[in-house]
Amino acid sequence: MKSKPKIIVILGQTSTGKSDFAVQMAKEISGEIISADSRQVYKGMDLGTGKITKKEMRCVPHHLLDVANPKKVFTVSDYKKLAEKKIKEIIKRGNVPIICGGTGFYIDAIISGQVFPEVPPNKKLREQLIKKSKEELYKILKKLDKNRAETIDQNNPVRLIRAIEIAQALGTVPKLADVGRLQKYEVLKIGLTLPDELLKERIYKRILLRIKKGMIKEVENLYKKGLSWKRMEELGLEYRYISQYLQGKLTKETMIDKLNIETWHYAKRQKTWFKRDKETIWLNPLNKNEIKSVEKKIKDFLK
RNA sequence: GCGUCGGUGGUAGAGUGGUCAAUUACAACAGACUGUAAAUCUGUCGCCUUCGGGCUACGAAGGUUCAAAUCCUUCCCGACGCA
Repeated sequence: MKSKPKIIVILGQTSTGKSDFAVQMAKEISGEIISADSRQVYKGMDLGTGKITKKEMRCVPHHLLDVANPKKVFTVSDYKKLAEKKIKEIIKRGNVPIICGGTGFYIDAIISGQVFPEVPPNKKLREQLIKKSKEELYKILKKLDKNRAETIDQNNPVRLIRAIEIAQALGTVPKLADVGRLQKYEVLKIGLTLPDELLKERIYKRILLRIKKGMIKEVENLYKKGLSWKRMEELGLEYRYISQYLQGKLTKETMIDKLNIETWHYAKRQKTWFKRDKETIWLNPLNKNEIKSVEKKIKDFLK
């Protein structure tokens, strides 16, 4: 029996220093980095997403950055396909794939072996459904797929719409718990974490720094290239609040405040997500001793 | 100094005699998550509780009333107007 390919995952909240750490590790173990970030996949979204620069990459290959057009919705399923292909290639080259990012859903899509139904987003259907109340949506879903209706969050229109989309295409889908999962990889998960107060401070400083570097201009450019305000809203955080500022809906000051708070909320959501996985090895990236011990664990894991 | 309006929970801001521990929003905290995931959604949110309830609260002190955040008096503070 051939053993499963080994991959390293580096995850953590925004602003914890994942990219740096990943590059450092990649150097040590001849790794290549696959970004797991739902916004860094888009071209032209750099400062706003905190995308790593060429210089910061220090010659370590990075993948799944700038692979999508921000005008189009890129989905987990797209991500999964691309990532799996990249993993294969990296292993073929004899290198170690390092998945690094803060989008927990994307990371899980790869490592948990979950299968997404072959039902692409149906724009027309969504446009119709979005007008309905959540009660109506729930009724429709219940008719189409009783199983899914049992477990779904009835208050969440986004989920309801997607579930209906799937149900309409495939009929009743087996309960998730009953679907076997095939885990293709052997995974070591390292989570970077910092104390709340420190993280808050770093988030704030980073916002100011990026504004200085031209983050507002970046959003303006995206708009000039045809990204609608509506799409910016969907993209969230910097794109959402800076575009509101550019439209004159917010003052610069309240934009910064809002962005700061919302980024913190985002970081908390990330924490909630990552906390569930008990296998993750947690690490304070500012602690040299901890880094050393994690480095050793990684090397042992790869043996 | 006189006059007017106002002082409500971490903040903004409703309530103007009982149904008020006090609408709502924000913040704070916790959580969900199977093709939008930086999105979307949920819960808690004065203190104590054996979860029945108990206690302290709407600037302060008195008063009216069976009952006051709500009415009256005085005081303190703020904004505006007149001097």
